[in-house]
Amino acid sequence: MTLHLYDTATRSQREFHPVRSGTASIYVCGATVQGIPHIGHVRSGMNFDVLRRWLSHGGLDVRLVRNVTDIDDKILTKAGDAGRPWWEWAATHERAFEDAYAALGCLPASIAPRATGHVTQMVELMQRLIDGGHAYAAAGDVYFSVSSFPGYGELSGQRLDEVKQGETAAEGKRDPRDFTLWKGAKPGEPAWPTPWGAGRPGWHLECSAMATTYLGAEFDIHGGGEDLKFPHHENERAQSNAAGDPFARYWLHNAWVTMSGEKMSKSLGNVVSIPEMLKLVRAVELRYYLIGPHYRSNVEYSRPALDDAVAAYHRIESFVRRVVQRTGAVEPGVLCADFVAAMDDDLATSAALAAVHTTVREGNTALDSGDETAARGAAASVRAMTGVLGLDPLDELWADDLSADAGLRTALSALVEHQLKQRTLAREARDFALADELRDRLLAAGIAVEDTSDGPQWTIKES
RNA sequence: GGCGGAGUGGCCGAGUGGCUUAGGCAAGGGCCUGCAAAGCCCUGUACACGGGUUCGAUUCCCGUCUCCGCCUCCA
Repeated sequence: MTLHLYDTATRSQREFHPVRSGTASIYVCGATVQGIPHIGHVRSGMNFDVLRRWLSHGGLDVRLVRNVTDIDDKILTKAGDAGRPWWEWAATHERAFEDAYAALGCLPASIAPRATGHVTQMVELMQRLIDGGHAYAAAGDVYFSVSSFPGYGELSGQRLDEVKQGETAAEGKRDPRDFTLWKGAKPGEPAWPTPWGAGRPGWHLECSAMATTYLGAEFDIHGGGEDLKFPHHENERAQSNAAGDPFARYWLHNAWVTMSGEKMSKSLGNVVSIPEMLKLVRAVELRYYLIGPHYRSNVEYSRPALDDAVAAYHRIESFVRRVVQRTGAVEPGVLCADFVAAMDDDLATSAALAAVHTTVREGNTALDSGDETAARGAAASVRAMTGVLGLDPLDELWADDLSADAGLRTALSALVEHQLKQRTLAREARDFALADELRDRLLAAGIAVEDTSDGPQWTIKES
C-alpha cells in the first residue's frame, strides 16, 4: 500500500503522487501573528509535521513552507491598543509561535515567509490577474472578479448564489462577492507602493504569492485548518488558477480543538495558551494528546483526557527507558507493518499508536521473560515509530533540565544512591519499617523508587 | 437559508456488512513482589432514536432528535 490522503477538493482519498518525483512540496497556512498560540494552532502545526515526517521517512525530500501573516487589521488594531508599533507586535508573536512549534517538536519549516516581504510577488500576481481580466482596481483597492472564474466554489462546495454576503459593498466594487486582493492605505496605516496606489496585501493574495514563490506554480499539498476552506483557500485557488498557475494538487484540512463543545477561539475567550499548557504537562505529553486522535476529527479538550494521554505516553516511555537501562543504548529500528499501513491510510495516527502499544506490550513481556534480544528489537521498533510521530522518548528534545545538567545530575545521583544503599541494607536485614521510611522520605523529596529485578531504580517524580 | 462534519462501552478514542481483543485510561480478579510500584494474564459494560435494504447492519439507504464547524477575522 502507498500513501493515501483525503483531499478536500475531491472529497475522497487519493493516492499520493508528487509533482516532482523524489520530492514533496507542502504549503501550510501559518498564523496571523496577532496573539499567543493556543493548542488549536499548534495542533495544525503538529498534524502537518507528522505528514512531513512520514513523507521524509518514505524517502522524499520534503520542502515545507509555513507562512507568517504579519500584517492585517487585527495586528494593527491590537498593536494600536497596546501602544506598540505594529511590526513589533507582529515580531513578538511570531517568536511566540516559533517557540511553541519548536517546544512541541515540530521540525522547522524550510522557510517561514512573511507577507510583508513578498509585496513584489503579489504585485506581479495582481498584474497577471488584471491583464487576464480577472481583477480590477477601484478606489485604491484591487478586487478579484469572482464571476470571471467559473470554478469558483468548487473547492469548498459553496454555491455562489447562496453565499452570504457579509462584506459590505465598498465603493467601486462590481460584485458584492468579489474579494479584496489589495487594500488601499488609510491615513496612518503602513503602506507599500503598487501601480494602483499604496496599500497593504489582502490575506488571500499573500498565500498564493508566497506558495508559488517557494514551491513553484504547481506543488503537492496545501494545508490548513478546516475554517480556511472558505473563503481563504477557495480564494487562493481561484486567484492562482485564474492567473494560470496549476497550484496545489491536494488540499488537506485539519479539524478543531474544541472546549466545552465550542471551537477554541479568542473571541469566545476559551483559549488555553501553549505557555500555560506547558506548565500542566510536558511538551511531549501534549504532543501525544493532540496527535492521538485522527487529524480530521475534532478534539474536545478536557483535563481528564489530557491526563489519560500522559499515562498512555508514560507507558511507552517507561518501556523504552527500562530496556535501555537494562541492556544498553537502543537505536531506532524497523516499523511494524500495522504502523505503516495505518500511516499510509490518510495518517491514521490513532491506529498507528495502537501498533506502538502492541509492540510495547510484546517488548515488556520479552523483558520480563529475560529475552533481551526481543526486548531490544521491540524498543528499537518503538523508537522508530514514535520517531515518525515526533514522540521518541529518547529524543534529546524532551530531555529535562536536570538530566541536561550533568553536574547537577551527578550530585543528586550520589545522594540518592547513598540513600538507596541504606535502604538495601535495611531490606537485607528485613527491617522493612526502616526501608519503607527511607523510600517515603525520598518520595517526599520528589524521588520515586521502584524495586526491580535489577535492583532499585529511581526517577524524578512528575509535577 | 446554503455547504459540511459528528453522535461507539465508566472516560478518551479508532474501526468494520457476519468476532476487531482496536489502542489507551479507569474498575474488578489473578501472577509477580517483604510491601509498594512497574510489568504480564483474565474480566465486564457499546455502537443516539425510528424505519428500510440484506440471510445478516454499529457499519449501507431514508427519516427524526441532538451537537459542532464554515458561509465575516480565525489553525
